[in-house]
Amino acid sequence: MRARLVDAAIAQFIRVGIQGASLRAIAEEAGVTPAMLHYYFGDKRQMTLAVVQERLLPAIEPLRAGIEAAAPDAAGLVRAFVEGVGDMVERHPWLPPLWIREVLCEGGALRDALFKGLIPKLPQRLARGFATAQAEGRMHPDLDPRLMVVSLVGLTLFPAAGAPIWRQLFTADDIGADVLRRHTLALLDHGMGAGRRDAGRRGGTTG
Amino acid sequence: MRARLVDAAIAQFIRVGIQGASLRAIAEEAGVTPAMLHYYFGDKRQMTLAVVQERLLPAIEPLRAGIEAAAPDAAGLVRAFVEGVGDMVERHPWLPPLWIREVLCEGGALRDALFKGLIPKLPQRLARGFATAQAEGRMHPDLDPRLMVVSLVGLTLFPAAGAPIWRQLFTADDIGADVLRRHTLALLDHGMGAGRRDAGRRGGTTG
Amino acid sequence: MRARLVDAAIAQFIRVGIQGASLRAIAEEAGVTPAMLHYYFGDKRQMTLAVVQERLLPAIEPLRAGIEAAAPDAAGLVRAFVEGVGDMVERHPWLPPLWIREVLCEGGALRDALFKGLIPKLPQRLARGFATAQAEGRMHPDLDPRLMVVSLVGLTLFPAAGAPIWRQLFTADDIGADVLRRHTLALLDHGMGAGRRDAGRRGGTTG
Amino acid sequence: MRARLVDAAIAQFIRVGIQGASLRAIAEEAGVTPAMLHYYFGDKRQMTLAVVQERLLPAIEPLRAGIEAAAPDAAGLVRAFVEGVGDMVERHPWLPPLWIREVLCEGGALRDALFKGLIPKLPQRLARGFATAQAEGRMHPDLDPRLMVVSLVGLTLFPAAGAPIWRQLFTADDIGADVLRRHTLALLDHGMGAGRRDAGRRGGTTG
DNA sequence: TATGAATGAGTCTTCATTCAT
DNA sequence: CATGAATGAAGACTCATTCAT
Repeated sequence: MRARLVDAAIAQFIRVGIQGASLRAIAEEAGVTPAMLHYYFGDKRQMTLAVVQERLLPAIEPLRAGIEAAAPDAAGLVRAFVEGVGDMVERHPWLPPLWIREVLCEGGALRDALFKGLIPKLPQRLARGFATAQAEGRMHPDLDPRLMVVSLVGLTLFPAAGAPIWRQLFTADDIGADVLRRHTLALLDHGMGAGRRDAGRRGGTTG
Repeated sequence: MRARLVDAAIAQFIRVGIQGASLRAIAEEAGVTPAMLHYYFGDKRQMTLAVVQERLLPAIEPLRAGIEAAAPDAAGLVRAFVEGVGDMVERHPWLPPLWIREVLCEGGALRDALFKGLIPKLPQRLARGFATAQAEGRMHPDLDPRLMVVSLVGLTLFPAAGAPIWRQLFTADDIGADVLRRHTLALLDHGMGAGRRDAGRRGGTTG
Repeated sequence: MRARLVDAAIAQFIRVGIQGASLRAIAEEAGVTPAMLHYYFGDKRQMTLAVVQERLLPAIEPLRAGIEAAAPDAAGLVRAFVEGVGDMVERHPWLPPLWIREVLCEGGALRDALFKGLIPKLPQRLARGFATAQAEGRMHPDLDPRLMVVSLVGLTLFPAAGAPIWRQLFTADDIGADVLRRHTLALLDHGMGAGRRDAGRRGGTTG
Repeated sequence: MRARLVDAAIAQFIRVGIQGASLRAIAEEAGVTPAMLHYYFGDKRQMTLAVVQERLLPAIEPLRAGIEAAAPDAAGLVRAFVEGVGDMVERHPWLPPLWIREVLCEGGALRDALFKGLIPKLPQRLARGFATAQAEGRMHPDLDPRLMVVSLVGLTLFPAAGAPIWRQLFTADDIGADVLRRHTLALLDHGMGAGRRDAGRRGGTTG
């Protein structure tokens, strides 16, 4: 039952956001009364926490693990991130929109939960990797290692979240996960390269 | 008076989102009664439309104009877009967060207003420009012209909206508009290049 | 309208206590919707405050004034108190039960309001008067000046509040305000007297 | 187990009143589920009855017995009552506040339970004793025998219930049970006396 | 033009109660 | 014996909306 409630909750969260999801709607979706939600979770805040810990974190975990396990050089980090996000999105298509609304938006309910409790060191690790690459001449000097992390997100999570929009806008149902991944890696690999002559050949930022 | 109401409305929209902005709060901010808002706009939806047309569109207009005026080649479009967004953000810092919340998020109140009424042809123009560049061998074949538009947004509007987050996360108060612009252009210029040996020299996608 | 709402509120307060009075019941009594109460008072706490300040305090005021105006000797204070309470009860029969429930009972909503804001100096004034009388030999040495204040209340406000009980218990509908007053004064006058031989003659604690 | 539940119930009753005590809180205090309470008592009303019969009545019983055993003259009754209440309060300090809230207050849950089931004859016995004393000239003619019972309660139970208030109000922590008892007896003994010259000598209403 | 008054529907939450196990 | 699960009714409070003036 508990799992059913959490499912219903996250379904609503995705559709109308955490703030917009009324207990009544969640309860109706689960086929129970609103009082049941209080019975299981106490109040809305705790229910949200349950959703985070039982659905959101497990969904993100492989991405985190993938990055931590990756080679600490720029190429390795980029590839781990892009593929980690790709897998995550494929498995949990609801995640990017939720992430946009509840992490990126001001006042988002998950922002703190995510950055304080969970992946606080991940961005730093990435930034450090990029800084090293740049120091060693393997990343274009005009780039900023920290902004590189932002760009990485803007080229993966953001397109995933906006997919419904651009799919409709461009009638782009032909663009699958593979095309998207190739596009993203191409842009990053070349974009980050130090501009050496073979930058485009193997498609690899050498790290 | 009307202008005062619209001002108050957008001020609230920025702070707590459109859904989160109660008519009472808006009225209080404007120093009038909630009934006034109904008197002027009819209902909340129409008031939102008014805000869009009288504040949002004028703010976006220069960007649109800049892109339409730009050379229709890839480099020109990219540059026009990046600088257009840069100027827009500088002038209207409230725009990116609002855009994220109300356009990117599902159920966003401005999504339709923006794409149906206003800039429906802009993305197409960009995509067409990129497709041409690619066909002429001036854009990497692994890239997708339509996705390129998405990437463009993910590298400009998205970082602007997420600035509060990454600024705090990286204690990156030293990163100003110029650094950001250079970073973005560097990534795009090199990333889009066809991989020719001089891709990195002048930093220019030749378009 | 406001006055009507306050009337309805105090009517409910008397019947079921402040905590027990639901906004719905008050609204129904006033013939309006619960939302009206919020419209006028904001929330329940503020409505309670309004009731206190617009009904309770004015009802108590004459008692306070009477005691302050009385001769500061024991007899004068006693008489002013007994008659002040008598008048007050006659005019506002709802007051004693409310006082019991909301001032005497632990957690009563008016306790602070009454003692902090209103009549904080009244009990002290009484106690001081009694202490002086005792020091001058005009009050029995076994009595305690401060407890005398408590006894005063226990012989006036308390019987008034318990009237419904003892009226029914003793089928004592024949006992009117005058009998009650004579009884109370007799008990106090003699009880407080220093035991002098003429204590009962004029019925007066000489103060 | 049953006893444990009753204990928990009365503990809550004292703290927040009968109306304010939720079954959940009582159950939690007893370390069981709310359903247990229904299992044992059926519903809240019956549980209240159980508390009355198994805790309240036994606590009051000695007072009742003391009065019934006392000499039926005024002095004896007064003394038995004052000391009975004194002992009771000392042994069960929770009783006066509960009594105020649940007996004296309108709608009190124990009023009927107390007067219908338990001590209905006690007040009558006291009143009869006082009437006799008055008829024989041993009680002041201005007093009313029935009101005398009320006064008795107002000078014993009421001060006990209000102790927290007047203790704080007068910073009267120095007033102990003995002082209180002496005060009360002095007031009653002299107050009731017929005004004869030795009224104050032995401190006794001769009955 | 402007608003004070009023409300129905909806928000989260608490409660006493029931029932199958 | 005992309880976990479940609920309907009610709690205070907020909201967008209407309407007479």
